[in-house]
Amino acid sequence: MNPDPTDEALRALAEPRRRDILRLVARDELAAGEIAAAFDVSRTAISQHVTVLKNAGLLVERRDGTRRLYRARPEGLAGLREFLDEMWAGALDTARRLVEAERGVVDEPGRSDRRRGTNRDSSRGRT
Amino acid sequence: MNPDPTDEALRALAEPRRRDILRLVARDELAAGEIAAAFDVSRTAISQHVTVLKNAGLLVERRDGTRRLYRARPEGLAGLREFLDEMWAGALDTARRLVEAERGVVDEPGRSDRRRGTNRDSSRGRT
DNA sequence: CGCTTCTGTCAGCGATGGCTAACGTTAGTC
DNA sequence: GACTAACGTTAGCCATCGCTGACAGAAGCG
Repeated sequence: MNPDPTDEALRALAEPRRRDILRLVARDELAAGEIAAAFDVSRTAISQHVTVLKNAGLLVERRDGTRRLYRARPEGLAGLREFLDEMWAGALDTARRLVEAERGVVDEPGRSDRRRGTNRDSSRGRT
Repeated sequence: MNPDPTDEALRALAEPRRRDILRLVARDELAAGEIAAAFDVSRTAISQHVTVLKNAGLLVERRDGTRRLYRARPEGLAGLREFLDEMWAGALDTARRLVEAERGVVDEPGRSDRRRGTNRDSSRGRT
């Protein structure tokens, strides 16, 4: 349904309770009931959270009799890590570039149009 | 208001449009209007998104006349990276442990209580 | 087969979230 | 001071979300 795995993972992680569940299942393989017992909400709610996590690829299910055991699926976080690192690197680079530009030189446009007053020259341009 | 910075950052990033904004501002310092021009929604919507990102510490604002320039703030992602790495490591470790346990040996409990039927021994656990 | 255990699913409800339109505000221009 | 440009803010609308309660189904036991 959702063609973007990163989006789905991010949305799944946006919920505190789902993060808690994931943390639990990252240390041990647990049954649905055991997970639910760790919280003070209904098992229904937990089941739904687990479904979301499963659809996001952050969880794997393994059946054992009537029980369903869940454990975290680290590869599900791979896309996110990639996204974060990319963003991190880009922002750091840009920050550095801006500081350098600020620090004296005219500035290094990259693409030179649309320059209006991005840095230095904060006020009074009037003659 | 929200004492958990990771939670706030995660919730901010859960929205695709906010990620787009962040991507834009990670490459250049842009004014609110310039950001808004890149999308086909109202400037109001963008302004609200920017506010969320700012509150999450993922953005910094700099004023220049009537304009407000924004750029990504890489440190805002630090907590998330930490969270992800921690989760990643834990899940990987657990996965490895489970595989080893599966592969023959009784299993290496670590903490030994609450062992009921987590792996091998698929049925009959009742007293 | 009947009973119990463990669990997912569905319907409905209150809360949250993103969007638009109208308004308020600040800085610069004449 | 009047006007304009560039923004943020507020109120209200509709969709989504998380939660509960009731129900359904599969597996083991007598």
